[in-house]
Amino acid sequence: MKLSTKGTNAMLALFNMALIYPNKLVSINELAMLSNISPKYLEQIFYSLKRDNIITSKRGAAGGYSFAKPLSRISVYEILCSLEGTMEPVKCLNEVECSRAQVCRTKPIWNAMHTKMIMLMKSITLEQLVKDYGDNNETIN
Amino acid sequence: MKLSTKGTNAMLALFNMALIYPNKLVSINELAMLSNISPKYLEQIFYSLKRDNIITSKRGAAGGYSFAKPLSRISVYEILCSLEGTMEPVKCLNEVECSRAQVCRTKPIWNAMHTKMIMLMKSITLEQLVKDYGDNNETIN
DNA sequence: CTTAATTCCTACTGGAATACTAGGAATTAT
DNA sequence: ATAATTCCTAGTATTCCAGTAGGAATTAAG
Repeated sequence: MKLSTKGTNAMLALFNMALIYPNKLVSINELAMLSNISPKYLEQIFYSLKRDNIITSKRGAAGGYSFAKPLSRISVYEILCSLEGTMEPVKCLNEVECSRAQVCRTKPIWNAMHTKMIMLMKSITLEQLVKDYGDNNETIN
Repeated sequence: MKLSTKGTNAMLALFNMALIYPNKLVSINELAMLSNISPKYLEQIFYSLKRDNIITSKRGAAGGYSFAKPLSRISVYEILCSLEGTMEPVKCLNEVECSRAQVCRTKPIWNAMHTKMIMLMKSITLEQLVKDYGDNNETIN
């Protein structure tokens, strides 16, 4: 029941990005240094985030990344899903029909857990995080 | 962010046990057959559950397992913790001091998630599960 | 007192997932 | 042209987890 380090590092990097470069382009190298993450690793993380339309990019020299939409519309849920695939506590939840479906009585538990977790994670946006925890300009590493 | 199969199988087996043998001793072999789990695997699961005082046992011929306390006092949280160690979404939550502690601003997010998940899982007991989903005598497999 | 049934405990193995690295193609500002 | 950057795929190494194995200890029953 642990998050992947990709997920948590994505949060770390995006928080710093929201804090310091909310409206500027920032390169992988710069943000990686700032967040104490290997540039190559962060690159891979940003590859997913871009695919899922959380960030956009400009290629070439003086290129970089920026947010694809307002911080108020980027939730923790969206970020984590991009890196983890889905946030379901058991695989069977999104299967149309699992082999035990007819008799499974534990599924409702996992379903309830999933629903509450999603609600919570959707309710936390990058904007809110910056407001709550970004009051000085120290970055996370 | 997935539960281990040990955790979900523990739930499965304990649910069946609560349903059919609430006050009797039941052997690993019988319960394993019923729940469609390998006996040796279930044995290992029950080893943890016993260590954490969720079930007790009687050794020797005609021995077996039974609950260590009333079903109303056995929560999903307790069961899962026994198998998964802890339910924290990131390792650092229970560390006295993680290397990033001074500057980490994402920790509050994981903390909030953790708290809500615990609340939910603590609120679901085996007693409640049997009441809600155990109305006929079919076992789970 | 022997046997069979059972829990108890530790260790092992194979496979899957994850963390992280590598390398080079494509793009673009200067 | 060159340097800086994103883009994309593939690879490796490690860690974790599922599941197995084997035998010691205990106990009921004949």
